[in-house]
Amino acid sequence: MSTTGIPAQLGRRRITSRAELEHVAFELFDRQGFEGTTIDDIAVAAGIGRRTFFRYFPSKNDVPWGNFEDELDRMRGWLAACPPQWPLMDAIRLAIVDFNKVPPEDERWHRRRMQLILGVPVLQAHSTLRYAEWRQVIADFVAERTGHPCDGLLPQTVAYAMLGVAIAAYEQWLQDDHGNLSELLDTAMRDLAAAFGDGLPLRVEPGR
Amino acid sequence: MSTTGIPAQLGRRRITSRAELEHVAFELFDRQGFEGTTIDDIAVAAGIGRRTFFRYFPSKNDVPWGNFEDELDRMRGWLAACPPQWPLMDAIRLAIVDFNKVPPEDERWHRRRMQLILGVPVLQAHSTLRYAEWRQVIADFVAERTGHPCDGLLPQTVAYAMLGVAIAAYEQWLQDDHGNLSELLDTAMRDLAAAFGDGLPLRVEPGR
DNA sequence: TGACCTTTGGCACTGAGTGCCTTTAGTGTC
DNA sequence: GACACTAAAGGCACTCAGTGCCAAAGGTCA
Repeated sequence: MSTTGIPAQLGRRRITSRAELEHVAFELFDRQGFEGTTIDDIAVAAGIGRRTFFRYFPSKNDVPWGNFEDELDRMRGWLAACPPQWPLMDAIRLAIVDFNKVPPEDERWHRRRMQLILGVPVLQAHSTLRYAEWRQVIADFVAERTGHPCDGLLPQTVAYAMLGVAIAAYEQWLQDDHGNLSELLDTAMRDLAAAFGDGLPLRVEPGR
Repeated sequence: MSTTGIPAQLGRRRITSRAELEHVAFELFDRQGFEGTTIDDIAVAAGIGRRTFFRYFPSKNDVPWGNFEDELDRMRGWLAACPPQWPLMDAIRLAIVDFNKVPPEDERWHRRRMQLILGVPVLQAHSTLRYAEWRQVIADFVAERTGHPCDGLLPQTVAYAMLGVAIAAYEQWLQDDHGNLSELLDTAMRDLAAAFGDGLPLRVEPGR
């Protein structure tokens, strides 16, 4: 019998959660590396069956992704709410910066997560599939603003390019323990615009 | 005994070639789909051992990639040879268009290849790893031209963005049996530049 | 013929992911 | 308390990709 107003869920209760499995798994990844950790390792460490693991995550590759869907909803909402008079690319730039804002207490965890996703080849590959949803959010926005179909060349091009910019900024962020992600994303977007704008406006430091 | 001036190679002769395996595999992919084709299928069809397959390709995912390395060398050469007074992004645009020029007789094969790479999720994912080399060619060029380090934010951002543009153009090309790849690549690059240039210069057709 | 070299491919193994089916831990009802 | 009902858990067996090891095959040259 349920004493709360919430209707009690039928059937056996879930024994663990994505978040808990994520923690257990990350612990192992830290010690043994991603490739060096088997699903069995994770299942044993979490005290569940191997088969059960796959009821929480479709694959080992999805573990580092947490609740990406929810984040996407946030970005979608942000773009929908942004004033229509803002220039298209400015809106996108601000959306991307906002989307990737992380509360300071979560920063360490976010770093760990992204270090895996962008550092481990298998995950790097797998990420392409997850990014598709992210790109579609941008593409839909561009489509709506420009009147192009959302699978048309322009919206897709902008979406793909913006994803690239974001990834490049993330990689820089991971290279430096004290880098500022928001700044990097903003700079990357502006640099690309500048590169298109007037030839080579940027000969800053000696390269190699 | 060798009658030609070419020194005969020592040891057992290779029994097949990447190109031949590629052909055999594509045949099967057409009939059974990529996922529906096992390495065993390919090996049997090619009359070789399963183990031998892996001496020609590091993985099933690499089969559709043909001789990508050689193509990359071509693009590298093109960029190295391009007049230094050309504006950076124009040079890159032309390099990308040139890199993706395919002789008419190879177009059908190239379509098949790209349909796999961009259409099958596993391959889509795997492609990320192959694209890394492509990106580096662009990044190195940008680095040299701008004086930034080649793993710096600007070169990497441009490289990632350009890759995105190219993929978006390819996807459009695959959607239409008679599309012109060079035109699409060129348009995609210019569209992105325009999007950065002046807000929304492009409200062309009704979207949805 | 025999020394030498390289490719081939068989065998056994690991590890991811899946389908099927039983068990377990909950619910509400009589 | 016994019962039907429900959903999660997880065991089992299987497929398939990929790898390490090693012996056999097919070439060269002296």
